[in-house]
Amino acid sequence: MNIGDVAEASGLPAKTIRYYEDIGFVQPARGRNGYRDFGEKELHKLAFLARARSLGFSIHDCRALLSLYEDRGRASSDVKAVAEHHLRRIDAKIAELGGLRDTLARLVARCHGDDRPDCPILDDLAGANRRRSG
Amino acid sequence: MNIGDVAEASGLPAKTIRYYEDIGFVQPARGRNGYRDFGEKELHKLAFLARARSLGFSIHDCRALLSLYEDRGRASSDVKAVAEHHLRRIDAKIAELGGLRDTLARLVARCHGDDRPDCPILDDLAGANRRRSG
DNA sequence: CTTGACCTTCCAGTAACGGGAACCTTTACT
DNA sequence: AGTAAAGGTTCCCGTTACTGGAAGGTCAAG
Repeated sequence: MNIGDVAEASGLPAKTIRYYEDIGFVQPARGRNGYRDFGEKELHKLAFLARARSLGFSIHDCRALLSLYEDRGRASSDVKAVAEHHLRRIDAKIAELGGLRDTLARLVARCHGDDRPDCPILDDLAGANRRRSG
Repeated sequence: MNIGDVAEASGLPAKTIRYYEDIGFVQPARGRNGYRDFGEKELHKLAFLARARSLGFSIHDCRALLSLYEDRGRASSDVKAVAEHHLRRIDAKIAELGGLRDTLARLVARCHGDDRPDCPILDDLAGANRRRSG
């Protein structure tokens, strides 16, 4: 299979697949014309990566997951640990964004949003009052 | 004021302040020794930027906000538009992360996490069953 | 034999800095 | 005066995970 075929089959852009080869995720054979020649195994790996990335796992995590996946003697606890760590990071990010959203929503609600220049949003940014709780 | 002074006063690292100069946010004077010499106005700008960045506004947004801030004839609706756009992006991100978290939490819950190799997380990544709803 | 679609490599850019080298200036202390 | 620490300067690389684009080779069709 040429790169275009695996791109379509895996859902990854060809550029990304080349990048994944660069960083050692796949090692496709080469035809005598220089074209990459992917087999089912490589395609499977790429699909695995596509799914893992779509779940937000970092490339670093993917490396660990892929290696666990290919280790027939792995312990599922190792996989779970990676996933749980990722889950905690996501939760932390959600909490952080939630805080931002609340603050921002309060400021937006207080801004009348008309032609006049006075604006609680800018007042906050300029540090007009040091308690931000409004 | 030297860069260290404004760094402490604004809460921004000196590195960041130099970067902000590079991208045109501030233009401090220079002493004859080559050192940057910040005035109150520059410090105020940097504090404004620090606050805006802490609310998650991009550098791009900050540019718009700063220019609105310095425009005495601005309309608060313009400021509000920037903030609302940012708010929507945050909401979208929260929704996206929430979806990831749910999927991931389901997978983690189903993984027994012991010494055995079979693992629903890897099964999902490998595309074992095409309905992911488990 | 040409056109167009595909493939190749390589380089640059993204967001927003942070780390660190190599070097200069100021300040304080002996 | 000498010196050592603390601060300043510029410059360049590294980060994340790709994406865009240039320059050029290859393949299938008409």
